[in-house]
Amino acid sequence: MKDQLRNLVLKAIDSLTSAGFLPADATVPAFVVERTRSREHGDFATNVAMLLTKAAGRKPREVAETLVAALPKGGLIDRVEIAGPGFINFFLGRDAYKNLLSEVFTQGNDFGRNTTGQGRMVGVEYVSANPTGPLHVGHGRNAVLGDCLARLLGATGHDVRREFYYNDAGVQIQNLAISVQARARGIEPGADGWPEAGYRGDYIADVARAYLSGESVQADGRTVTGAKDVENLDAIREFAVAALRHEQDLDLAAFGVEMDVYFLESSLYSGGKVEETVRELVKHGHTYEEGGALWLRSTDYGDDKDRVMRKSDGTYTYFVPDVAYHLSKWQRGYQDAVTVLGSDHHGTLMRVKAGLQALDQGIPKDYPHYVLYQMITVMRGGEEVKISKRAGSYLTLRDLIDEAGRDATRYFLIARKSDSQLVFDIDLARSQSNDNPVYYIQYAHARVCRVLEELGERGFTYDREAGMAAFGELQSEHETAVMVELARYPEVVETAATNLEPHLVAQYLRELAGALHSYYHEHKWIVDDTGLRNARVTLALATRQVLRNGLDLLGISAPEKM
RNA sequence: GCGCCUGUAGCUCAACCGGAUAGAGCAUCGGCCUUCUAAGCCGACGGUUGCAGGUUCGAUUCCUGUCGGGCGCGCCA
Repeated sequence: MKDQLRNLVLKAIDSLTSAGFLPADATVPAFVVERTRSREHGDFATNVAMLLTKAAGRKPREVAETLVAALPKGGLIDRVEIAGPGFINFFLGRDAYKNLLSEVFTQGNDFGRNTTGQGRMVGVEYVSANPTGPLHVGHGRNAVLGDCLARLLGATGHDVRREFYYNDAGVQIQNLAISVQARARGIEPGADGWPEAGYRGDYIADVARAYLSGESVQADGRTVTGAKDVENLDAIREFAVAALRHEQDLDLAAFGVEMDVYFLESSLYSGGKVEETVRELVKHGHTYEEGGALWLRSTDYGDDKDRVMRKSDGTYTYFVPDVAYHLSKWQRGYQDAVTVLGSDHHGTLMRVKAGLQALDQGIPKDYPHYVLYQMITVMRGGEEVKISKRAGSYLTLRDLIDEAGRDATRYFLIARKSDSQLVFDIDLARSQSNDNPVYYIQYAHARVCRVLEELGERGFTYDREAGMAAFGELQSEHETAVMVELARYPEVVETAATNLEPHLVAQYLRELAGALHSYYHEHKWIVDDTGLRNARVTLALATRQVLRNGLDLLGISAPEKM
């Protein structure tokens, strides 16, 4: 709808230009066509007249009048008004919404999807938790963000690959192995011989036990069996990584999160990708040696200081494999890359981007696109729950899902803009009550289902043809409000995908559900008048479809009964 | 000290990359179930958008300064 109006305005501008009202060399200003806040201002408004005042040398309202006169007549627009400082307000006719409803039904689950992505291949990297412990709340926010972004990008015509990257060979993993080994030897955290920085959680003991009893675990397509040998640190490491990866996969599965690719950091070394990256950086002259170390001249790309790539002991700093990893994304054909990352890592962004630019391979400047999220404060019983991995006091994602349910947990973690800190109130999320906003949306869906059931129980048969034929009878403000919300859905999907802001969908669904609940209370849907009854049920069914589609984008279920 | 994020109703948060009278939920108060699910609806209360300037027809949005919060600033990851 928005685009159609935009084109009409562009045509009007053209005709004003050819009529000499606007100078021929005037550039078309960056005007917007947007939803109005209030019904009094119609459905859409544009600010174009105010932006043309200078070029036209007239007052805004004068420009607006001329422009309106030049607008092509007919179509979806019922009438046009000029208001305020020079806004042009568009009022859509009922036919516009009737067409919309038809689209909802013909497109069904695809309603709201678009093809603007044109099949571009985009890699969405998320979770990427190192296998040193269970996933916690922060990983949950990461997971649901990435998952919803992937769904959104898929819904907008992108060829999405979901990717999980993890470090399976570094210092942290060594620390993990040593911790498991200590447990295998029967050493308790804090006791004599317990490693200084060891992981103290009980899950370490579980892994040690499984290793000693020779259990097998599966992860990332391989099976590892516990070698039972306490002295074999390599075997312990391999087993521990697989065991914890397996646990993470179980958690992610319970959370409704799936991956296409698991990418191991060690493969970057074994596959020569790290060496290749360094070689390319040196070759293109963006490095220098100093003090026995190899430096990247990242200040050439906006960093505030140059960074060491290869330490004087010959090993690489952590961001080098990160650059190599993102290079591999580019080489694997990801035209766009989205990386979901906790904001505590934002310091590395500049480095990785600088490294990618310094490769001189034509990688876009905004590659990858980072979606940062702020930390989560968890509240329980009015008090903050402290999370510390090493100490072992740990609120896991699994705990949350068990307590609050998958849907509520997902909703709470996705309903806020990612770059604002959020307070996760466990008591609220787990409450099976009306305090819990996710139920509000699901209830709207279940409500429509129930009414449909009731319709049959009363001996009526739903007839969409009849409903569409009587569509013009839906004139109340509540009905209009529902239609307007339905019309917004495709716009919300597009905006959310473009801006990488899935919270907009969550926000939207609440508003759509609200419009439906109000409608339900103000008007009986099952009435004796056949046309009106079918028309109202048609509107309700269209809403149910959109609620489903939106909930699906968030990975939240749409129950038929509650 | 420098960099990034952030500051909106008592609380948790929105506000469509400059638009019209800043919106929801929770909390508080008052109404609505002999009528399709009350996990719901309607109403009231609640704001100098941290503060001070600037840019322009117009600022929660952009710029500068300032105050408060979070995070990051290593040849750690």
